[in-house]
Amino acid sequence: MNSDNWQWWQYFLAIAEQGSLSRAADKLAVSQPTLSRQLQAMEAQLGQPLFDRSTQGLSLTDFGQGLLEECQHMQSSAQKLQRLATGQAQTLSGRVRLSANELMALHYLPGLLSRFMQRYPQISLEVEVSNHASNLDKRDADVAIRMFPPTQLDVYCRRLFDIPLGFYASLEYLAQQGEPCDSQSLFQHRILGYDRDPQFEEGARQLGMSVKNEQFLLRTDCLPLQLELAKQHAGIVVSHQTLCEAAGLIKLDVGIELPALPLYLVCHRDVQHNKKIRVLMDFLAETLELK
Amino acid sequence: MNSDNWQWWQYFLAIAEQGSLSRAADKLAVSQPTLSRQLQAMEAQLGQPLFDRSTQGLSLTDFGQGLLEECQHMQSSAQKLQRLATGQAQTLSGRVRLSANELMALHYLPGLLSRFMQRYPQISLEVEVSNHASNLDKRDADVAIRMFPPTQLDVYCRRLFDIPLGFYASLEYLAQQGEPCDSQSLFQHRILGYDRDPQFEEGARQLGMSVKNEQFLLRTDCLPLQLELAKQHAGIVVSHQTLCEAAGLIKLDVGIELPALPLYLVCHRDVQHNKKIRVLMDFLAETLELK
DNA sequence: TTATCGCTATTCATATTTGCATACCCTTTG
DNA sequence: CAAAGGGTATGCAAATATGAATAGCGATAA
Repeated sequence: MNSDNWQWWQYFLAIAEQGSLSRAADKLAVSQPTLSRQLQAMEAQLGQPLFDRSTQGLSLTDFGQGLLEECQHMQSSAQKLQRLATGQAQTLSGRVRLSANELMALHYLPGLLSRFMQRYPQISLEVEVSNHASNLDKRDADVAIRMFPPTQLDVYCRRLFDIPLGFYASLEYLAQQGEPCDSQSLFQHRILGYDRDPQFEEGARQLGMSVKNEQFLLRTDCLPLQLELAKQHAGIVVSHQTLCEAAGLIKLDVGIELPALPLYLVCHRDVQHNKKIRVLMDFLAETLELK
Repeated sequence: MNSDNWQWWQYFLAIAEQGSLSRAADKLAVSQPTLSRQLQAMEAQLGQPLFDRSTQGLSLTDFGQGLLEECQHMQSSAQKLQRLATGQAQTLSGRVRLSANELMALHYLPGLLSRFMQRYPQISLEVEVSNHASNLDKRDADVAIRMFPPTQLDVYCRRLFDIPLGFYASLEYLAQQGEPCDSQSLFQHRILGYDRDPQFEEGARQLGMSVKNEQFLLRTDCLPLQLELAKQHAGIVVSHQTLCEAAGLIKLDVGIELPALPLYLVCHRDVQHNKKIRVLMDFLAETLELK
């Protein structure tokens, strides 16, 4: 009875989640033929197929479906084990994954991380630049810089300062288009909007205004690009005060009080005592304050 | 980050439980060098040792200790998965493990199992003969014949008939030693007792008598041997009525009312709908009744 | 003290597993 | 309708992991 091969369950779950051998193979860092054959062996051992094959991928049979849930429990144990294992690491060498959004990554981090690497030359940093919150459970990232409070219970969270926001435009833009003085005139202007990201709509809704992404003529979810566009006189941007002023943009007083963005540093509770992670968080907290 | 190798955790747990690479290797059906190297790789990946090595085996470091519990959770998921997987098997081929004590195995099963195999030639039977209850969780056995009610909640249990017990001795023994007529005179005789198994003491206690294994001069936990000894005139045995009578032993009336042994057929709830297991239990239930 | 026993680590030939290349199939798209 | 793009399965050479044998170590026992 050799079916107690834990690796098989890992394979099974990856295939079930990805819906295809190729994608699962990618994720598991093995080749597709290997996965194909391991799955065959597994099914042979169990005596019945786990998946229905098609040319578009694999879908769970009822039999496989019945195993999925428990296998996910098994996975969460595996993930927890990984976190526990890394959580106890007390060396200042090895890898740490940091997740941040594009604006943070491009405008705040470069100088900081450069200094960090000089101070801790044995630590190898991986920075994931992404607009969506990375999954700390799955260790997609060890540390994340977030602009919103944590929703999970099992994260260790440090709240840093607030980032003041404002409406900004370039001198040249204002010379050409005139300066809006209230919210009425503001919406006559070219405001740089978001593409698919609902955060702008959501923020406006909290201020009691109804705004749709579609209202705006120039839209992108890439915040550094928004900022760059504003510098190139493309329109009015809502962005970090310090960044905009450093870029020579002019603050517009349109009578709308924008809330400040709260800045959080988070990691999973299981890894909060990991020395590397602790050191990175401390460093970021310290040096971000000074910015 | 390739430490999400579920097999490693399986290895880790086996080593931790066995306390030695050699024993763990046995259990996992791999070789000891393989395990040694896999563990080295795992520890290298984690950056610190999981075990302290000595010439007597391995013992968990604090680090490893911190991982043990979650790893056991992972194991119980793996075991549950195995049960779920086998539980849905609807074929009448493959292996089924049956557990029974020695007396059942030697005096009841041979004929039955022989007929069972003729009726279901594709099913391969493994019989574990053991006096202690095998672990249905770990799939040490699929079906167990028990003389005591189940204590776990997650077992499927069928109660069969009761097996009447009695005091028996051979004609020749009685001719030599005389026949006891009450509990007083009974204890003057050579009664075949148990070695380490407390079931006799326990049974006597429930009848309101105080009995110690040490009182008896000829002791063994092997029930078929007790029976055989009685046949060879070695003493008085407490055993199944039908078996003793079939062996030509004489029932002694000593005024003690022995309780009958309840007979149970059990399997894990997760596998109760497995066709092979169902068929075996049905067959055993039917044919044991007729004995 | 010496011999023995059980354990881990290492060497090396081998066998298994792997990945590349590819065949083949189906669906989608131009 | 043809071609492209996704998918899985398979043949085969090469890399990888494996196990038998063995060295080496410390504890226990005689």
